[in-house]
Amino acid sequence: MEKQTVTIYDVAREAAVSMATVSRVVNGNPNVKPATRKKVLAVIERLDYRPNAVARGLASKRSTTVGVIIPDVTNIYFASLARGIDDIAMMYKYNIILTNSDDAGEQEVNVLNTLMAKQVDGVIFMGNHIDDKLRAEFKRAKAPVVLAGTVDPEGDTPSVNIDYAAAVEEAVTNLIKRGHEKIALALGPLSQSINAEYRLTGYKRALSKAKIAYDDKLVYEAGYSYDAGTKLQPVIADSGATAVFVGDDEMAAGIINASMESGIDVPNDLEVITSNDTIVTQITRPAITSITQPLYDIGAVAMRMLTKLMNDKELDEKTVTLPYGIVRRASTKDAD
Amino acid sequence: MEKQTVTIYDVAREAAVSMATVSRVVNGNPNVKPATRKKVLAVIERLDYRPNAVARGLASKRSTTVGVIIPDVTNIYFASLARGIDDIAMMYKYNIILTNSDDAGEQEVNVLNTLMAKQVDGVIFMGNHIDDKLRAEFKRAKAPVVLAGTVDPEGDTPSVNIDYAAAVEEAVTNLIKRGHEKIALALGPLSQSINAEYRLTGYKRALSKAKIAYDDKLVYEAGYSYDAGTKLQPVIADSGATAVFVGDDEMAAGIINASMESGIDVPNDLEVITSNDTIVTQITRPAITSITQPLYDIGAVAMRMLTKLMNDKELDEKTVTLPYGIVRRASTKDAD
DNA sequence: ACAGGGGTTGAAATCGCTTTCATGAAAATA
DNA sequence: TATTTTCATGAAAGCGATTTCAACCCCTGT
Repeated sequence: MEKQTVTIYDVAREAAVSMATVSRVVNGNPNVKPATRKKVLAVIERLDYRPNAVARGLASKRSTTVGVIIPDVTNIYFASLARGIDDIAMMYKYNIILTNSDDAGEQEVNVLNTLMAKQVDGVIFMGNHIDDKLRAEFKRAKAPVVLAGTVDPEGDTPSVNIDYAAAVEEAVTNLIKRGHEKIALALGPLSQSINAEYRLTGYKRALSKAKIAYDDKLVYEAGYSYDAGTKLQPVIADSGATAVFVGDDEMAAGIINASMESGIDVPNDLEVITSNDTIVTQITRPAITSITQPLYDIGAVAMRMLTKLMNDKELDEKTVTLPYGIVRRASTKDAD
Repeated sequence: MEKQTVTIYDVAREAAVSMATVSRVVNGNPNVKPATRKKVLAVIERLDYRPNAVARGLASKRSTTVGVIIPDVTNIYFASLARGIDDIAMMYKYNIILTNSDDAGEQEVNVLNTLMAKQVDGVIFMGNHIDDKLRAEFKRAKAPVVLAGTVDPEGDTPSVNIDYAAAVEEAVTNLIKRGHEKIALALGPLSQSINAEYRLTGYKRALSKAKIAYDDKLVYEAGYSYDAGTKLQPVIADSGATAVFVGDDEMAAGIINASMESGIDVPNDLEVITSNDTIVTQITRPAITSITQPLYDIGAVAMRMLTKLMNDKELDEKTVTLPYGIVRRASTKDAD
């Protein structure tokens, strides 16, 4: 009982016109007499004809599909970007092929290649780091690539981000103004440029402007997870730091919970600021002061840029920087 | 500078064989003399040939792509299922076209149709409710559909779930054993069968076994969100309930935080049990006692079933029920 | 030495649609 | 009315693979 598929040819026959004409009405080509258009439409309706997107893709060399590479869908930060991407994509009639990369370089080039094989018209890449190999693949790809929430220090690839360094600098400066001198920095792997070349830079800038000596003993590399935070907490406690800037919300939640449970009061004994303003920051007690990022918009803008690129239009700016903010919650003391 | 694409024909010419032969080596067909295979492989390597998946899809009528319909990627519950789906899909060399449906019926049939147009080999559907229209579309679709973490009371469509009614019954029974008589039930819309026909049923069963009268004043319909929880909390407080079973983790978090802040201690004044055991349950203070579900596995098993269906194999069981558990955390008092 | 086979290969049809190009009809111009 | 444009339409050539079928080659068995 294999279902019979009705093709453009069936429609043409039934409507007594050529396939070309059917194709025209399906694609909204204006060069069709209203009468014939109506006739064809009627047949399409009657036969319940649905154009085969694969055949269409082969003939037109456009798949109206874009690839999206994400480290892990279950990561709220990236998932939020993905939601923005999908909404805009849908608005432009594109579909999304979503693949998890686990942030692993090898996997990333793999999925990029299978995406290209599927003839995606473009790809949006999210990740924590871009190495030379990946960069080379981007160049080599025949479809445009846009980075969302992902930095490339080389600036080769169009991207949408906030100014991470400035945001961290501002957050840390706030801490300094409130009298902190030993401020810890809890990040993901320093092998990733987002950490090593942006957040760390902002941190150092804040310190140097306040004439506080930089001490790399206060910089911690951990994973982007709740457990990583709980494990890191005692180490931070030992350091004697009175405040900490954290690169990931779940990690920050781990640090806060572990602190509170070991008798270290947040914010009185330890102030905490985190980076992504995901829902996690509102759920913890105390709730977490955070840099705010327009997550959805980062995805949305990236997708908009990609549609331009896919239609061979010029980009107004290759590197888009969206505004950030800082929202004060209970994990820091009042500034005034 | 449009990049030149190398086709199977180019490879055939360079290797001095027919396209058929190239196709065979690419697809691992054994009927190729080792010497020719090697020769072809060398040319493929030299030309950096990548088969065009779209052309392949048209010719073979298989796209090695499956559609995934999800209410919202940013919902951790569904995102966790999606991760399981993608991992298994990747294992079987399938790609995922992911589309958000916002749980809206109309949108759901829309995306289902565009997925079918894209010739996906199958689809995995996630949602909170399946109405007749959707069910009809599933039947009509020429590709198999599997439900993940999604119930269809009609049981027409293959699905993977836990026994929601039993889980709720057990959770509520625990509450009753600890002496509670006024137990609130905070769910999503009762128009959704997961709530009206499963969770509510389990709740009623627990009550009736304990000979406690059912009071529909204790059943609340809200949204699946943190804010919905904070808004619902005062209402629950007014009801005089001493315990509550919640259908969504973020909602539970909202209820807990709002309770604590209004002086209602969890678990001493109000015990809380939630449903999905997402990371949220570990982040709140107190952490939330929850039904545990093998989220990743629900997705993974669904995808495995789908691969069988896509290869015209029989399913061992059409309705798979995975085991659940209950993990005790601080939002409930010790049972013993 | 010759028929029968199995293992390798290639020719060609096909998948369902887009798109160029040519053509006939209708409308505009002279 | 004759001629030029414009408009609608159809024929047919791809797009880049898979797949059927027939042909061929070389090895066995007798």
